[in-house]
Formats: sequence, structure tokens, C-alpha cells
Amino acid sequence: MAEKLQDSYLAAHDQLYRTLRMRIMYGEMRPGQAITLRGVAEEFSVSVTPVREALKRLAAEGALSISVSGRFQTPALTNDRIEELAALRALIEVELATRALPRAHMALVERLQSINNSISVAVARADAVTYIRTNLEFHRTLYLRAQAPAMLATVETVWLQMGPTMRALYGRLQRKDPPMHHRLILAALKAGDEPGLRVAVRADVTQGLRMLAR
Amino acid sequence: MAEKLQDSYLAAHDQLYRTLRMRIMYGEMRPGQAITLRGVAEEFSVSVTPVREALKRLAAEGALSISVSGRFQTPALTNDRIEELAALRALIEVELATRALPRAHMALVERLQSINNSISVAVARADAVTYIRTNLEFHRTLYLRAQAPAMLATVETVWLQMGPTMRALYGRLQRKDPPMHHRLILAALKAGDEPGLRVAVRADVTQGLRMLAR
DNA sequence: CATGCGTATTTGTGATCACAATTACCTTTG
DNA sequence: CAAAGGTAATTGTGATCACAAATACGCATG
Repeated sequence: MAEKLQDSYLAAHDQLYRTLRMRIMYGEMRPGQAITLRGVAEEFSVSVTPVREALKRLAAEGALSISVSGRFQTPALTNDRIEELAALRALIEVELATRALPRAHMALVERLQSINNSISVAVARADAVTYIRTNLEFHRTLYLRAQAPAMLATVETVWLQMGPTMRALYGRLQRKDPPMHHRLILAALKAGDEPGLRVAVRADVTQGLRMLAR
Repeated sequence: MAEKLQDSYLAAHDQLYRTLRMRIMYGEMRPGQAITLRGVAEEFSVSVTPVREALKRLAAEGALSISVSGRFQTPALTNDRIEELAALRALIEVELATRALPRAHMALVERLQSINNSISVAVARADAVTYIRTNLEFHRTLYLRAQAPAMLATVETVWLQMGPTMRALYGRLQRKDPPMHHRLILAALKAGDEPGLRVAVRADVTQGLRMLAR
């Protein structure tokens, strides 16, 4: 069955899934970009069977859309859908941050500050992919403390769906805007200020909405 | 490619997915029940290829769990996980109900009351599967009015994960308890009472939690 | 130059097979 | 009677192939 030995090997379709998922979530693909079974199969030197599983799984999570004829492509979201996904992010991420708050010790805050510095570097370089990845890493690091794996998995699915769109939106994003809301989040974490934390997280998540509502 | 003609045909793997998904969501399978590729393939007279896609997709949504050796089975949830999923339900369903409220006209309330009657019948018959299905139909009918497909899809994934557990829990459920909280929901809908609606939905969703916390 | 039309290529689907690993069952042994 | 060992059956994985549908391309026609 070619399963894992120790903790290193992975099934081919799982490896494909993780790789493609990262590409999509971190904005390495444009909205509407087509993906073919044989194209991916050739790139990774496997047959179409494991590719089909990986693409179907991604499609099931909303990371890919399937045309009426069965073709795969990254989703091109409508404004309504983007707004809804942002609202879903706000809903769940505020809850996750609240649950993480009582468990957020100094070591965590320091790690978050370190990640925040990486985000600033990415912003300075105008590196969209690194920006998106480190930004999500900031949120994921915080939410991992919430000890709520189902909620985290759900919000990651939302991130996945928004990946290509976030990349496309990054072009018209702020220029010299280091993570402002992240500083508010860190301050609230240090002060143990739950209402302030909720407001800061909500603001950070819905921030990207403004520049598309026009 | 064997795609749809008009609006009736479905690809084999999609048909499998929908059928198995209903079985799981509506509590027709026990927690921990094993599912095999060739078993399903024989039951539906197809090869293992489409079965694999359907099972993998269900596993990706949390409807099935995969053992370390790759075997499929319905998930046996821990109490912590159940509690988290219920909290996630409450979070999203309160939002969906709130969004549906301004669009809930009399015709919708009447449909909900009709579904409620079906629930009472299922309770009287002690028919667990019908109870679960009609109960979810009540919620889905309301939430469809929210015009928030991503949120609805997310909460349906949660329902899916809880399906087998809900069935197992139904045995120790109330006996002669017709949908009490549903009446509160309907009353709040008629009165346009948003705070009351939110409380009623949250109570209905977290209700089932009490009987397992012991 | 634009518009159909027909052919060739591309693409996803499902069946089948070989394979390796896990699991189940039965026999043997203490 | 219980535990251990070994064989047989079961199971998921991935490759390959045939097929049908959709798409792309080129040619002829107005």
C-alpha cells in the first residue's frame, strides 16, 4: 500500500495535494487559471490517478472550481462571494483568537512579533506570495493556541478559497503599510484585553475588503 | 466524458458521493463503521475508481476518517471534538439565521411549520434517521434565505461530520420532546425579534450537547 | 476579412490489472 | 485452553488503456 515508514514518506496523491494546496492558498496562481490532469501528472512524473484524487479533493474544499464539462480551474470569485468569505473569516477567527487569548504566553507573542517582522520585509519587497504566506502564518500561529482543530481547519478552507483572489488583489493593495492591525492584536494579547482583541482581529480580517468595494 | 444531458445525468462518482453523503449526514451509519472500496463498488456495480474519488472527497470533508493504513471508516468523535463542532454550528448558524430574518416572509414560516410537523411525527415514531433528516431540513430551509452559500456549505460540512455521532446519541435522546426550540425560532421569526432568534438558534444547536456531557 | 464547418487534439471518466501492505484466520505449540 | 506463528484473503495505491465529449485549429466559403 506504500504507506509511511516512520514519519517521512507520503502517498503520491497526498504529496500532490499538499503542494498544490500551498500554491493556491499562498497566491501562486491567478484566478481562473486552468489545471489539467495530464499537465500536473507530467510535472510531477506520476500517472493521472493520484492527480485526480488531489484535484478532486481541492475542488471539494473550494480551492478549485469545476466547469460544466469537468475542467479544473482556480475560482474567480464574485464580490458577493468575497464579502461572504470575509464575513466567515471574521466570525471564526474572532472566536479562535478569543479562545487563544487565555493561553497566549509571552513566548507566543514573541513568535508573533518575529513573524510580523517577516511580513514587513515582504511588504518592503512587494513580494506578494511571501506576504500572503507569512500573514497567514501569523494568524495560524495564534489560532493554534485555541486548541480548536475543527475551527482552524474550517478557516483554512476559507483561506484556500480566497488564495488566488488575494494574490490578484494584492496588486492594488497598500504600498508602505506594515501590519498595522497586527500591532493592535499583539497589544491586546499582551494586555489580556479580550474586547480589544476581538475588534482588532475583525478589523484585520475585513481590512482587505475596502479596496475591492469600489 | 459522460457529462450531464439537460439536468438529469450525473457522473458516477458524483452519484456515489451524494448517496454516501446522505447516509452519513442523516445518521444511517454508526460511528467507527468501516467502508471498503470494493464493497461500495460492488453495491453500486461500478469499479473502484469512482468509489475512491467519492470516499476521498468525503474524507476531505471530515465525513470519513482514514486509518494509518489507509482504511476508511466513519469517525468516532471525542467529546472535545463534539463540543467544538457544536460551538462552530452555533457560531455560523446564528449568523445565518440573522441574515435570513429580514427575508423571512410568511410563506417561509409556513414551510418551516410544516417541516416541524414532520419532525414531530418522526419523534413519535422514534425514527432516528427521519428525525435527523427533517431536523436538518428545517435548518437548511431557513438558512437558504440568508443567501450565503459559503456559510451554508461550511455548516453542512459540520453536520456531515456529526452525522454518525448524532445517530448514536439519538438513542439516549429525549422521548416525547417535539421540537421545542423550533417553536421559539418560529415565534422570533414572526415577531422579527433578532435577539430572540439568535438565542433560540443557539439554544437549539447546543441542546444536544447536554446529554453527552455526563 | 469575417464566418461557419469539419477534423484533430485535448481532456476527464471509468475499468482493469499488478503490487505491496495490512488484516484475518487457522494451525501449531506450550 | 491460551498464545504465537504462518498462510491466505482483503484492501488501498498507482499505472495504463479505451472511450466520449469538449475544445482548438485550420480550411473553405461568403
